[in-house]
Amino acid sequence: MTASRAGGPRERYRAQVRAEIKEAALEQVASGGAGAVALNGIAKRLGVSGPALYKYYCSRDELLTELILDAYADLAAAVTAAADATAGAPARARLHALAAAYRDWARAHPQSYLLLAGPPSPTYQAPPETVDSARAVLGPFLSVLAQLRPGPGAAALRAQLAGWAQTTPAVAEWVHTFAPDGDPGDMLTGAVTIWARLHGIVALETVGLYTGMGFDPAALLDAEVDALADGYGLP
Amino acid sequence: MTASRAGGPRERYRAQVRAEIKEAALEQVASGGAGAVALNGIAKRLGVSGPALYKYYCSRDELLTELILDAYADLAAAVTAAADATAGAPARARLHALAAAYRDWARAHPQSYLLLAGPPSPTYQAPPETVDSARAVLGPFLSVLAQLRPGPGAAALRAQLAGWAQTTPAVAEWVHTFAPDGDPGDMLTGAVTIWARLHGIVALETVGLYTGMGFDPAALLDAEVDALADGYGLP
DNA sequence: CGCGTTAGTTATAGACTCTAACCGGAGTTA
DNA sequence: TAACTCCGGTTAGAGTCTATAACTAACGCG
Repeated sequence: MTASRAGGPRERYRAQVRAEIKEAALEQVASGGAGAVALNGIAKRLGVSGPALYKYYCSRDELLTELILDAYADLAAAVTAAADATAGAPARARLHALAAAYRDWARAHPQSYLLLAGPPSPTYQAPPETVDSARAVLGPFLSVLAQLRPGPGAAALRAQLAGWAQTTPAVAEWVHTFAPDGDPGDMLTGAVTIWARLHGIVALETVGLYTGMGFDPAALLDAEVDALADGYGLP
Repeated sequence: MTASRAGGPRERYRAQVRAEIKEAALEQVASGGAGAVALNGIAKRLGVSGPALYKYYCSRDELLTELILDAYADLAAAVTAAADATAGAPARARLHALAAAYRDWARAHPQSYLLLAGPPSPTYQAPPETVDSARAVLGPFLSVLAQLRPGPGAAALRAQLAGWAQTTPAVAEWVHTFAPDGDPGDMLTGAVTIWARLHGIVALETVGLYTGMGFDPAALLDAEVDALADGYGLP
């Protein structure tokens, strides 16, 4: 038949080489951003010449998507770990911890974070999986926001998100798995809000737009988390 | 001597061609993002062949910086126009207007906004002027935030920014030109905060990470502006 | 009018993505 | 065990791009 057997040695070798390619590509990303990923360079690094890589990834963009999905998974794991580590703590403290974990991941892998923040090449078309992966990062935040009560200014947003959860069962289930009790509309509002605040702060910091402004991004992040907790009644 | 005279016809022709190059490059950005900017393509479009462009821009990166600076200036103009148009209105309404102007500009020129949001090429090194230009966008916001009183959660951030304004005369002057009365620490805190919130919302929307989530980014933006006004005491 | 600066040309080097055609060996199967 | 079949790897090459070098022609200035 076409493909070699599922657990066969051919398959395992293939998986290992794909991992090595990804590893080399990740180094290139770390050193020069998404644009620095060059199949030529990776091939040289692996002691293999040129087009051999196309046996493993049928295009550069496919390799980049894999990197993006991995980065999302890594970021989600970091946030999830923070959620687990603070399991019993009060909601506000947990939110601070999750936000710090998010920012710390971005500071540890700045170029990877930029990879998530924008399409890397003109030919690149983001596949729908990336949107799902991005959403996976939000999950742990939901579990921290069960007691959130958005204020009147967010009423319109809350209504829209509540409607989304009601009309889309998958969303309702997703919210339910992370926080069984708590209003979906409230929690989704909080998750989207903190996501946008986080991304704004971290993206500006990563790009370097804070340079020369005499403040610590961590202070801004703390202030924003507190502002959310204060404004939306998080204990 | 070396350069032709300041107002001479040579100089004017040169300026015009540079503008045409930038215009073509801007179209490429609009259609495919920063990575789609190709000197070859621009040359073809202008009916000129290849290396002629290097007489006008000594590298692709220099052209990109020019595009970035222009984009910042354009965005700043849009925000400034909104500030002027709402001169007498209450602070909260003005803040809503400025935020909407910011987002509208990004929606009108999504790829240009992405250009501001991240370094476009591996070789690209953002010159310090871009940081200054980015800061120019914040100016109009300062003039709207004179009555802002950040809460206790932002105390650390406020102190840092107040110190920055005190030790750096240029910053103090900058703040003073946009809002003669009002505490610099308070206003800078508000400006940085609203900047990060704006960028977070608009960047996620522009990249397309909200797709499939049943809410209108405008509702999120309104909620965030109201939350800032409520939390930090803006009338 | 003549000199020098400058806009434009072609040729070329170097890097990159990706396709095509072709070996050789390893895994699979009878 | 022997034959068959994929599959990983190779080289060659097309086509794209940035950027440099060397040269030509025209334009403006004094």
